[in-house]
This record gives sequence, C-alpha cells and structure tokens, in this order.
Amino acid sequence: MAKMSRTDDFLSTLNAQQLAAATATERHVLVLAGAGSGKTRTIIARAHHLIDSGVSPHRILLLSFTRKSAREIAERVKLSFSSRQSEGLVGQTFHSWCLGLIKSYPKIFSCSNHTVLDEEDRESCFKLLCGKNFKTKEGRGVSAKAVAEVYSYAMNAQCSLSDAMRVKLYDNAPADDKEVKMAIENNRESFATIIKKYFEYKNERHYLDYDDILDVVAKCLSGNAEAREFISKRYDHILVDEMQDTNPLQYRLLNAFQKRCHLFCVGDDAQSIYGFRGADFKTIHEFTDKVPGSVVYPLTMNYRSTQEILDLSNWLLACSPLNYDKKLISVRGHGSKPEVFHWEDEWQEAEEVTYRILKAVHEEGALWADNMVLSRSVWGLRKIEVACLEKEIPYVVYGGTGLMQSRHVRDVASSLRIISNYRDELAWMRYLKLWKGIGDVTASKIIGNVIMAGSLSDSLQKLSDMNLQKEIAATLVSISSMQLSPASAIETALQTMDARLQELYKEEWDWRRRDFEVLKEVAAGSASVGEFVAEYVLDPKLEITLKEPGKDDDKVVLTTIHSAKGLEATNCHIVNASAFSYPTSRAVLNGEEAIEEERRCLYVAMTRAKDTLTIYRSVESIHESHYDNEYYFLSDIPAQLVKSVVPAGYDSHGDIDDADFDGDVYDDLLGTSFNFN
DNA sequence: TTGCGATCCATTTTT
DNA sequence: TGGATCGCAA
Repeated sequence: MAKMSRTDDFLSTLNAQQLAAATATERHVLVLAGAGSGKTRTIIARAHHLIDSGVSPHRILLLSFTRKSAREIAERVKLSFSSRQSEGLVGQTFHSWCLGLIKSYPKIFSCSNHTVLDEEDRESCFKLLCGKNFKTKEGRGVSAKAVAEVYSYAMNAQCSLSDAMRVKLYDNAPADDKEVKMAIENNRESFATIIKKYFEYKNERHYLDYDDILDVVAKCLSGNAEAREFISKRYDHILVDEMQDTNPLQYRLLNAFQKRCHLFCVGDDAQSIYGFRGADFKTIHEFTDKVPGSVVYPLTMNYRSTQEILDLSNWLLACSPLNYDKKLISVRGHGSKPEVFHWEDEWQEAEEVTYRILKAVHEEGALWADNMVLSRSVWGLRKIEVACLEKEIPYVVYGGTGLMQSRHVRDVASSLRIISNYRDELAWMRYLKLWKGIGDVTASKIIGNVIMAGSLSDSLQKLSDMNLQKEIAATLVSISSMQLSPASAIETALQTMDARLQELYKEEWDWRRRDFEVLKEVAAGSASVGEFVAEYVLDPKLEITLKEPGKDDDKVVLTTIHSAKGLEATNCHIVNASAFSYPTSRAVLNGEEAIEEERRCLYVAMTRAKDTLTIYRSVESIHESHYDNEYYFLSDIPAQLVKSVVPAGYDSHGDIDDADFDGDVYDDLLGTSFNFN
C-alpha cells in the first residue's frame, strides 16, 4: 500500500504529456522533448514506473551521454523510492557500458586484458605510424592528429574513408567537387595504409581506443546472432537520454537490441551539438521509420524559463533555414527581458559578469550557485576565472581538459598503467622518458627488452637487471604489489618519483602535487589498479572538486556549452557572443550544417536560464578583426525582445553593426594592455 | 642522445 | 596565452 501511494505521488507531479510518455505501453518510444520540458523527470519517471510495475532494476539499462548525468538520473530514481526497491539500477555511458560487457564476456568479444587508449595516446600512435613528414601527394602536410580525426570520424559516423576525408580534411566540401574528389582519390591509399597499420599496432599491444570499445561490441552483436541473443536477453528496457547526440555507431549498437528489448529514447533535435563527433539529429526524425513499432511522445511545456527568455530562443531557431518546428511556451509566465551587453574586450566582459554576479549575491540574495557562465570554448572561460579569483568569487569549472589529462597526472598514472598491463608500450615510453638521461632512443631500447617478458614480474626483473638509476625499477616494483589498493599505489609512486617530478616541474610542482590528493580519493573508490586505470581513461573529467572541510559547494558554475547539457541556473551569462564566435569562421567555411550546429549551441546556452539571461559580446582578437560575418546570429535581434544595453561612452545606435569593429575605436583598443599577475 | 633554449604557431566542442 | 617543434651544445 505504502509503495503504491508513493508512486502515485511521484507520477502525479508530472503533467499529462510527461505522464503519457513515462507510462507508455508501446514497444518502443521516442520522447521529443523541448528544452526545459522535464526530459530528465520523464526518464526518471519511466524508470520508476517500470520498477514499480515489477521490472527488476537489473534488467533496465540506463544510458546517458555523460557520466555525470547518468549517475544523477540513477540517483534520482533511487530517491523516488522509499525502500530499496530500485537497488541495482545503474546509469552508464555508452562507453562504460560497452567496456563492462567486454570485461564480463571476454570470450564473446575476443578481447581480454586490454588497455584503453585515450585521445592523446591515440594521437601518439598515429604520430609513430605517420612518421615525421606525412604529406598528401599535393605536398600538403597532414598532422597525425588530423589523420586520427579522419579515422575516428569514419568510425563514429560509420562512413567511408573518402567521406571522412572530405568532411575533416576538405572543410566538408560538396561531394561533387571535382578537385577535392581527385585529391581524396589520390591520397586515400596512403591513409588506408596508416589506418591498417594502426589496427595491427593496437592488436599486437592489446589496445582499445574509445571508438573500438563501441565498435567491438557493435560488430559482434550485429554479426553474431548467438551473441546478440545472449547479451540482449540480459535487458528488458533500454532508456537513452540525449538521443539527438547519438551517432551512427552508437545507434547501430542500440539497433541490436531492438528485437528483444524495449527502447525508450529521449531527445531534442534542436539541441544536437555533437555533429563533429558524427552525431546526426536526423536519426531522431527517422526514428519511427527505422524502429518498427515505435511511437513519438512530445513534451512541449517549458518549466524552466520565463517567456521572455524563450521568446529570444524561439526567435533564434525561427531564423534558421532548417525547420525545427519548435516554439517553447513558458509555464512560469513573464519575467524580465534578456539583456545584451557590448564591451570593448573580454576583460571588460569578465569584469561586468563578475560585477553582476556579486550584485546578485549581495543585493538580491542569490546563491553563488544560482549563477552560471556559459562559453563556447574552455578558452573563453579563462578570463572569467581570473576575474573570479580576483574578486574571491567561489567557482567551479565544467568542461575542457580535466585533471586526468594534465601532464603531471599522466606522468604518475603511466606507472600504474605499466603494472596493470606491462605490454603497454605507450605507458612505458612516458614513464621511462620521465627520468634523467633517458630519451626516445634509450627508452625504446629498454622497452624492447622488458616488453618481451612473459609476465609483469619478469619484465620488472629485466628492468632491475639493467644498469639504470635505481628508482626507475624500484618505483614499479613497490607498486606492483599494490594491485588491489590503487590509492596507496599512487601514494607510493608519488613518493619515489617526487624528487624527479620536482626537478621537472620546478616551482609548479607545489600546486601540481596537490591534485594527487583528489586523485587518491577517486582511486580509493576502485577495487584495483587496473580498474582505476580503465575508469580514469573513460572519465577524464572527474569533476570531483575535493570537498574542503568548512566550505560548502555553493559555487558559481563556469561551463562550456557542451558541458552545460542538462544544467540550469537562475541567472545565466553567455560570454563571447561576438560575431566571430556565433558562428565561428571555421563553421562558416564548413557550410550550412556547421553553421546550424553553432546556432543550436547558442540555443542550448540560452535555454539554460531560468530568470535572467545576459549576453555579452565584444570586439575580439586581432586576427579576426576584419572578418566580416554575414551569418552572425545576433546581428539583428528584434528590439522588442531584449533590453539593449551599451556601455557608456560607446557610440552606438542600439544595434551594433560591423562598422563598429573597424576604425578608430578598434585602434584605441590595440593600445590597451592588461596585466594579470 | 639528451636536454635546454628560442622561435614560431595556432586556437571548439567530448567519450 | 602556452605548446610543440627545431636547432644547437654538452
């Protein structure tokens, strides 16, 4: 009885559309949800509803795009029950899910003891395989990074090598462009050769890169009926969040489950911003055609923002040549109009953003966490960070390269990688080169020796036998006995390597070393070094800001738009919204698809705001000053949609047109210099 | 061969 | 801004 009434309470908080979707009985469901329409609530309600109708939590697969949101959804489902009814429900990303499958059934996927390569590792591989001067036949130099990108795009978009080259190397030129076609034709072979070598390289060393993790599973499940049957009978329901960001590779994966399982996918075509990774929001439009027995449920009421904020967002989408057919209507009603500021440069922008945040907190009683700053790039957040530090505003940054990608962490982690897979050549390379007197050549020699060993202890023995500085082998030997306690392995490695790291990082070592406290805390949650290594590769962000005792986590959120998915805040500040950023010149070069993705980016940013939305734009960098962006999304906002605010002393007529970017005003700016020390 | 210093370069977004 | 890369000296 108690259980029932609890459920009824929970479901009764949904509106009619959400309720219909959450309790839908059709075989497959696509929920088309506008921004702020309670997408997450609905997916949570769905899980709750399923569990309540007797589905075992173990038989529900909850997939999301980022770990953070996956975890959050699972947590909130658990909170919606009073008892431990939902025990066992976990939220995963596509990657962590597939890796889990591979680990559980190494025979089925014929993969065991593999090390996962992150982006940087993959790039190193390609660097090795491309050689020093990899060039196209036309003599154009191609970086290893570019080759890696082409390869990855082909995987994720499940397209041909030629197509991937056209998109990534030739600015998405039209498919019938004769010149480009020729160039691709000429070079496809050499690309294919390198990629083939890359496959062999990975195979020999037991490596899987990000894309392999999905590909191995997708290949096996689509090609092997027996395996498909075996794996898919583990689940009854698959719930997918952020469906619009699903790329063809991931879609192929889901497809294998269509026959046995119920799919429940939630997404918004207007929020698709992962095209660069092969995501194509059109898969959402084709969902009902591709998935027989599926039905679409729309969610159209917006609970987050005031109508003024939605009016501006709606206007932005309506300007698009694509027909999104979206018009968000606010349940909350009216509020204040969005403001657009125009500043001379980003430092002033940062000044104003932080000023307004301080004002909101001190005069309007807002929490720090009620304020969010959104930027197109991590780079754009840096100046805000500086301003926050200066004014002692507590903040946290989402997005961009995290702790795990920083040099010093990778340095220490390389020792852990070695003891979890002693054949990990890349880890050996990094680890050995760390020490004094060892460069590429010596390191390669040593690796040639130790990697041929039959086991970890053999290879460490071989290393000890060589006449090297004793810490080199000692570090590895001492942590090799700590396979089951990753935190102490880190601590030990840190201790033996400390002197050398200090020598390398000099005065920076003081603050760099502090990161390891966080790392150890994270590692303590893993059962073994191997598990920790795998986890950290898949979750390079680790937004775990170490909770300092006494300090709560009421902080201003600084985030890239891509990381802001699913976030919201009372006051939102979109910085860097200049003509060069929305869309970027790069996108303009890449044509309409890219430009429209930029538009969706801005749309996602705008629709994060609950009460106030402030957009900042400024004259930006020197290189782009003469760049005349006819596509600029914000060049003619209808006056009635915003409160236009222009800084004092700036001669403007309400709307800022391109003329302001040239001439005297701009010359004055060049003379201005700032010092942040 | 290594390691340091100087110069040039380019600069989205994420698992 | 830092980063990667190149050249040169030890």
